[in-house]
Amino acid sequence: MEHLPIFSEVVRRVTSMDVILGLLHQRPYTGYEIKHAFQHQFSYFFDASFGTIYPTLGKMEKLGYITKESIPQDNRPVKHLYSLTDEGRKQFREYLVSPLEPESFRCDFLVRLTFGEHLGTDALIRLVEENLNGSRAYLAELEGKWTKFCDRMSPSQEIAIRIGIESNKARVKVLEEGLAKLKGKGL
Amino acid sequence: MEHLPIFSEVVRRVTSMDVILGLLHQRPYTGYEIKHAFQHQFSYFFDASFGTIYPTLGKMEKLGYITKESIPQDNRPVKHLYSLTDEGRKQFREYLVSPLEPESFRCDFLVRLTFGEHLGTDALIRLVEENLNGSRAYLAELEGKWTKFCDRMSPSQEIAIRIGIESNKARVKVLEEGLAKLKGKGL
DNA sequence: AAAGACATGTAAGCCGTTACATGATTAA
DNA sequence: TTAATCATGTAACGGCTTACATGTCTTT
Repeated sequence: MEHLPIFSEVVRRVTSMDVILGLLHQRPYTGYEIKHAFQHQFSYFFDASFGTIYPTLGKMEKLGYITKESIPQDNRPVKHLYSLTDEGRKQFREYLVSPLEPESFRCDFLVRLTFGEHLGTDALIRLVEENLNGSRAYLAELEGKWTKFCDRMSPSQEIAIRIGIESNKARVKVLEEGLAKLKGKGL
Repeated sequence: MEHLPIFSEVVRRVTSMDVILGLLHQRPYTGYEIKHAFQHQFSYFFDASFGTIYPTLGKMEKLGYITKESIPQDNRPVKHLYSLTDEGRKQFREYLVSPLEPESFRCDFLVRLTFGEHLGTDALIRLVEENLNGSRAYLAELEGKWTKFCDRMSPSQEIAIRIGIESNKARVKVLEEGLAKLKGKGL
């Protein structure tokens, strides 16, 4: 079988457009600022490159979800500041109430662990160590963000960042224990 | 700036090919069986559809990474059983020692939480409840897999599944606490 | 009667990344 | 002098999903 959708409400992936629409609820943004927000506010669950952001903004303007204000600058390209329209707000609503996309995430590190037997103990230990360091740094970053912004976060944003922090703590713990075990075998 | 790679070792994403190559180290597989393995062994960090698997197998055969054995059947399409070649083994090695892809994962649920203020308390509570139920079910699934297969898992596979289990436990806890808080405000 | 396992494939289209293209200003 | 910040865009190409195309056999 495997067939016959016909009328099922189809699940779509979150796209850059959805997130940009959400972001523009705060205030108008330029493409450059959107990239900055992706990296500094959303990096733990979203990212997109300029190669996505600029064409997406163009598409959104054509669809009437946003309007563009062009601001000339000295020795710089014209700055384009985009604002949300009512159409855009409506579109975002539609995203928010659409069926939630099932979480299926692709993780290079977990793939390598799964096939880690073909890697040799030394390389495996190095892999886990590297990831442990990365996870610790990442955890510190999230905790920094938390202490810095927790007073300005909505209740649901608190949940979001605490999911990041707590699941990362758990990960660090597993990695530490696993590493000790791997090293114990080597002796 | 943002430019000039020139000679940096470029990071590539894990592809279905990498995972198929890893899987075929165990034994020969058909495309259909590979899909099954993706869903039942690897679902918590990888998935791919038939629309990816079959064309990928064709490409891999052309590249000499695998060989095909065709097995005729009654009232069924010819079954193609694929085996790893030395070239394929070599290619997989290259993946294993290539630079680890940085984790950037896109999570619909976290996006919705971040912009959850535009959703209204009731809808937000429903969203969190749904996700909590899903997370609990998923955790149970992982724990089932763990008790079932832990004696047959390599040390690194143990680490992989325990990362899944422990970070999911942490997530469930955050979700429970967050939900209680959201409901407390409603009263 | 329906659902699920078994079994393979193609075509259209979306969404995304990297690399290319261009350059001034300011701080370390 | 190197790197970072500011600022916008296009073109080539890759990988993946969904829908289409086509069934039989077995279990509930």
